[in-house]
Amino acid sequence: MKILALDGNSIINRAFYGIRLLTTKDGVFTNAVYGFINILNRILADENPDGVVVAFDVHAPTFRHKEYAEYKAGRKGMPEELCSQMPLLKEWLNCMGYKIIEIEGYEADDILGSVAALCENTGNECVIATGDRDALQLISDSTRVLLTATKMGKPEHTNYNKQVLFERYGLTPEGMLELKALMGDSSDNIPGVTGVGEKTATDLITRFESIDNIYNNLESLDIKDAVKQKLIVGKESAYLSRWLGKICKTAPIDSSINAYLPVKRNDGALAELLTRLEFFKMLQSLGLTPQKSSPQKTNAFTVVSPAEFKPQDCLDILPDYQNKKVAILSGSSIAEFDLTNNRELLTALESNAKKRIYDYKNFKKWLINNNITCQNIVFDSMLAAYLANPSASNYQLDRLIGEYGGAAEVNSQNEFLNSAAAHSTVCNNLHKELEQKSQLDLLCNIEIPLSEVLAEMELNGFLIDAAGIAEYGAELAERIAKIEAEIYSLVGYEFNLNSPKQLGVALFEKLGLPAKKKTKSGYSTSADVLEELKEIHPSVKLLLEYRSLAKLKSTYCDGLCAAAGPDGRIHSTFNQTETRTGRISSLEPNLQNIPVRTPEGKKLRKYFKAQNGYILCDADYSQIELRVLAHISGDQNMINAFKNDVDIHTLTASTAFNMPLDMVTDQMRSRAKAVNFGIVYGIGAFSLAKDIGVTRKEAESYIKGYLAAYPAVDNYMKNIIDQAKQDGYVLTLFGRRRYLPELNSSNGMLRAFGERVARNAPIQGTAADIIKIAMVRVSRRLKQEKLNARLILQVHDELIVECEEGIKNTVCSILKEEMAAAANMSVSLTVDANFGQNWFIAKG
DNA sequence: TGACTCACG
DNA sequence: ACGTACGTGAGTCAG
Repeated sequence: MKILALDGNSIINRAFYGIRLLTTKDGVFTNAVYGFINILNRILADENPDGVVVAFDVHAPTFRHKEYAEYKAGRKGMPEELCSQMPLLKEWLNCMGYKIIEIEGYEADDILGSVAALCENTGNECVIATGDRDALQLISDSTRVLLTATKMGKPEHTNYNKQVLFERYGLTPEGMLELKALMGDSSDNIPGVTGVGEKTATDLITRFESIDNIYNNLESLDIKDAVKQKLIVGKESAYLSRWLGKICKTAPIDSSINAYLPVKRNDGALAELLTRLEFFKMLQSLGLTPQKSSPQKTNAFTVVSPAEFKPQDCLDILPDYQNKKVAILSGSSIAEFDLTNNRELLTALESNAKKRIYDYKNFKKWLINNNITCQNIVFDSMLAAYLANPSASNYQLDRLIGEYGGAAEVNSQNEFLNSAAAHSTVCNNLHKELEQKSQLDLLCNIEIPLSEVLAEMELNGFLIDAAGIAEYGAELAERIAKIEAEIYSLVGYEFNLNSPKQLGVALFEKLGLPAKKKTKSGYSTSADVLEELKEIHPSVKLLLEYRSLAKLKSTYCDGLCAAAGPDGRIHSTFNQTETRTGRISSLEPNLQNIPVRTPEGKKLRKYFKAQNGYILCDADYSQIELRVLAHISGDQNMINAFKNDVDIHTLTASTAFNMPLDMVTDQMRSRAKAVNFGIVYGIGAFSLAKDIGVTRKEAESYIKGYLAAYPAVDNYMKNIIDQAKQDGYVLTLFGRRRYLPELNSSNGMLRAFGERVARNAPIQGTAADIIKIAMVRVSRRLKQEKLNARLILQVHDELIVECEEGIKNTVCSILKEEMAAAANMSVSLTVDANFGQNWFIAKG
């Protein structure tokens, strides 16, 4: 038989440091468990052992393993993020039926050694899996060692037997221990012989096999005198080191091989655990259905029976566009319809009944395309799940059923109807959760109405002049070719300008320019690095120009032309459940990052236009984030600034730098502007200094001056962190949440990040809430007044309407009014609106 | 697929 | 001692 023996501590450590931190929505850390399972699965697939045993250190009092030692160098003890995952891993192992061994006074590798010895003595095979090279001494004719590592998030293991070991190290398994006796191991607190390092030790052991041989014949051996001296001084230490480093093979483990064969898997407990860990893919691949534990155990929100929350005359709709079906659940009955314009379906949809659905935006698009009205959508499970936790990896129905579906109710052969039934449970549970979180208002009055507006915007699209863009693209291509040739001649050879790697070689090796910043894989060639080298070599300036033009050509000219539909319009998709702050995002193509900051890039907007007889009206909020900050901090100075309608950056410069308003120079204003941005983002003196090119000290004094000028902002920034730590989340003005498990991290960087997010999310999120409200208001108003006008784009603080030319002034007024009225705060919202035949002009 | 770079608010 | 501002999406290279 073949027994697989794993060093649980070592492997979970590898997994923990190899995979970025993952948490469940409640902030439970799961990455190490996840990684461990992946590593084990990989080994099982390769080895197919009969038995599996996992050994753990009992208290892990000494840190023998490298990973621990590396960690220990930075701080004391195992990080909480990892520690908390140990019991979860053991729970999983138990569910799977694998044997766990922990013995007081023995470390994991002693147990591995003992298992290996047992296998050897009983004529069985042993495979040891660990991340610790020490285990290599255990290799024998019946024992192999898999050294595991996590590279790029993927588990890898090297399979060592005697032969491989010899090829790699030139040593026998026993030799590994002898080697360690001489060279020691700082991470294990094994001293070795002072002055003898890896090279000398390897040389000695390859030649003389063991420290016994060396010390017994020291006089006669061919060893340099200096080394001999060191060996003599370190003799005691060498023997002590060998004793310390020798892995024990006599731990009191079960002496019957059969004890290591797995027992039956406990599917119920496993499903419950994987659900709790939110490992839904794993759950699925095991063929298990998600399982909620008993309510009082882990869940903040109790699972309720469908009847409890379901409004009496409520229809639950689940469309399947691919198979052109739709399931409608009403009370206890469930029916499947063809997703075509048929009378039965129409009757249901057009009825007055309240309706709940998954992904209303897509359904709305189907409704519009089929000219069907469907009133009274009161719940959208996808949007509800997003509000409950905007940081989830996705909001696919399968996952929602896993998280909110409760115990599976399998009572039909039809998988689709099963999903539809489970979806009803999802709606019930999410409804309850949103009610507890006071987010139903947000769902019903902002997100659901918005999803209709977004559906219309997607269908409307934005007209482009594709021929014009293509022509511009061709012009760019010519200019790019010229610049490219110039760069090659300046550098001296041709290479791929788009490859940061090749470019790095050209600039920093061939031309010998000073490399200031490095990335993981080499030199950084980012614009801010190149900017500093511009004057040193003429090719750098050209390169920056090449970059900007190449970007314009490939991403925008080529990309947009390819994205236009047969109607000549670009139909972007607006994702309503993507950002963690509540903003919407735009994709395929992204219309929210069309160039505007440079004159060359801005030209592109001339090709975004209104159709014949129509015009574009563009309105944007002025300083919405700072106004939100003024409101939520309640800072009277900032509120007054906005009330008096002064230029906020100039005012900031004047108060923070203690200057009369009319003495503020352009440079001071631009620095104050950077500080204003910094404050919204969560500010750090270093980054501010880098951004505006002053010393860190100066940046610090700016921030200090700023916070003195706006004391309530200072106060808010301090309080919000405490609040977030206490609650585990932050809120926007309209009740949108963002959970911040990062704040509990023992990793200082991660914690600092969490703090910046805590400062920023309420501001950015509230601004996002406000423009969403504005979109709904504008859309309703345009319909109410029966205007030939339609929203076609939102860019975070900007709305674009395409309307009949004759009503442009009316539409601009409506935009201004409705956007300004979207929120009632202690400062007013001001809106600038302009119109024009194309976006370039309309932007003002 | 991840890393890098760069476009936007 | 170490790394460094919030939120996105797309094109490209290289493993």
